[in-house]
Amino acid sequence: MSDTPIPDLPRRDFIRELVADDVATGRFGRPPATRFPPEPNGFLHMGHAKSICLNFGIAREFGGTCNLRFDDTNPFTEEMQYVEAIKRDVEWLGFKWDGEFYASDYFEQLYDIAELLVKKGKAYVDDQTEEEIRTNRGTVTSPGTPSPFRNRSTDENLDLLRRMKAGEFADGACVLRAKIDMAHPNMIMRDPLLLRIRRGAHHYRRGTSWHIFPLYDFAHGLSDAIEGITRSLCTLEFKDNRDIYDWLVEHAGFTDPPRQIEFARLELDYTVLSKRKLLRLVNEGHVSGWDDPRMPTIAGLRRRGVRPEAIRDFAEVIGVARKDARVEIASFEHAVRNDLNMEVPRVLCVLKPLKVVLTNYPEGRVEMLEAQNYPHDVPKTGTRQIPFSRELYIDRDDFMEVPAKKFFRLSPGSEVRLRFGYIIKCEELVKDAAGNVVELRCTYDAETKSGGANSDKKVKGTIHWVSAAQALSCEVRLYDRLFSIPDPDDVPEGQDFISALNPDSLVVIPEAKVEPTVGQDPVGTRYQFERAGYFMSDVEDSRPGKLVFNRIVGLRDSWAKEVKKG
RNA sequence: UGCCCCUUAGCUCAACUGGCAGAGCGUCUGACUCUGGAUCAGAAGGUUCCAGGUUCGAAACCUGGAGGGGCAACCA
Repeated sequence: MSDTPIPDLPRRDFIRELVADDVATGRFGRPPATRFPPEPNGFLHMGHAKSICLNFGIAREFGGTCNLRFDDTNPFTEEMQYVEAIKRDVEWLGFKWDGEFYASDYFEQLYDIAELLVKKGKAYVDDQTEEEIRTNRGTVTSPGTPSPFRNRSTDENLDLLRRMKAGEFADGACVLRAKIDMAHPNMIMRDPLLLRIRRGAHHYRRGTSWHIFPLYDFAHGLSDAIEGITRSLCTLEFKDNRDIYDWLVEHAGFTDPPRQIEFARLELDYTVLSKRKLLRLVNEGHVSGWDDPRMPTIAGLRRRGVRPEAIRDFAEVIGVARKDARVEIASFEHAVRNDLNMEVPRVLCVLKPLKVVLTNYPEGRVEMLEAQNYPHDVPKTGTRQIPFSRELYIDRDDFMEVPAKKFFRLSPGSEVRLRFGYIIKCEELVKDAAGNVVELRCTYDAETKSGGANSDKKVKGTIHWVSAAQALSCEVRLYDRLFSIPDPDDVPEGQDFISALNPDSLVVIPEAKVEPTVGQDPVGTRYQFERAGYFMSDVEDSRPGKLVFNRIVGLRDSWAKEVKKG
């Protein structure tokens, strides 16, 4: 080991720096406290995964706590099914929250703070219409104009606020606003709205008994303060909201308040990370649901076969910064392969079957060949027996009637090794009436059996295969990126991200052929189909008699590069 | 023409309070040989947006400029 000093605490990014400083200086007088605050109005996606890994990771690394808090202040969009999905996803990612809280449980406390602010002359009830409020806020370059109701007496404000709470007013009749500065350079500080009336709304946890709902700015920082959060981590677009966050926490009387830190949200190539857009994909039927394997949702990735380890590794690699970060999808795919490479067994599956008959192999004979479950460089062991016989299937792509340069697989007269088996030679083609190759007639070299005494004969290529009689038919779903361009929002004027959808994001192969050894494996088993990619049997649709596999991710494709080079 | 943030390798991003500019991906080269679409190793690649300034020393601090982004929902 070198003599490099080992830091007491992890210091990987600017946020962990700050937290480490908090710990070192005892700034908060308690262990770091973070929270993950989703609104239960949709499923969690990769962007949330980044935030989850950050918030829970910091708590874990620094011996602090991390709460799961549902920011459920909008009765129109929130549902119990989403809180259940969110909890499932966080757990699946490998994190356990300390406290499980709901902003809707704080409505009473928030109301008390509202009264407090009114009494301090820091808030007032405004009767202006929504339109008037918007207009009077001014613009980024011109100051707003104060509401005619801005200077109501404390008693009048209090009376009005209580009647708002009692449900005496219709939606939109009035709102509670903070009294700050209508000329503030930060638009958010121009008397921001605190409470709005939703008298008829049905809140999924509060029913219809509660009539006034806090807005994000009013609920968020105060919820953090109530829970004793030390560092409130959020994305960059909330930077301007930090002023109102601090203002409210201070005027509500919290000493030792939480501090907001902003970091860049994740943007991933060839997909969208916005609950609003993902909701549209679901509602308009462009995908089969929130857990469609093409979705960048946690549920979608899980269904596809990605492991939580890969997502955590990916979050680690991309890090956190103060600058918007568009990450290449290749980087994510790399993390997925990296994880699966060391974990999953190899099997042989022929995606596009082409029949091969070994003319010099005895009819009716079946021999079992020993196949390694892991390659030499993966520290796992295990073998299995796979049947070999006169009639086989190989992949159509492993044969070229007129071989391209550097094509080392099968072509008329060429030799190739069958993985774990023999070297075969292509002697003859069988074509249909249209001239398509429908069968290859080959001979095998009995001396070249894999692992045998004379198996050291060299050939340039090794291909995968299955024995025709014993192979299992299966459906294979080849998933690809959901959008055909890196930034789905970068479309011509008048179009939106829907027009950038990749029409080939799902290609179904109804009848692929897989070796029989996978027949007894439970659904949800992951494999590498050698030379094809990583796959998992679909947890919803796969059954013993009808296997269905999802492609998690392909292998790194250097043959495609070779083809491109010509 | 307000406030705030950002600009570092081909790409995406790091670099604690100023101290020899790093990583991943990609690219190229090599190794292995029963995954030649796996894996492993190595290499190339930089005027740190521009112009000044402070400093023994600047990617970092100051001034000015250019380019990109966020903010004017009774969403979060």
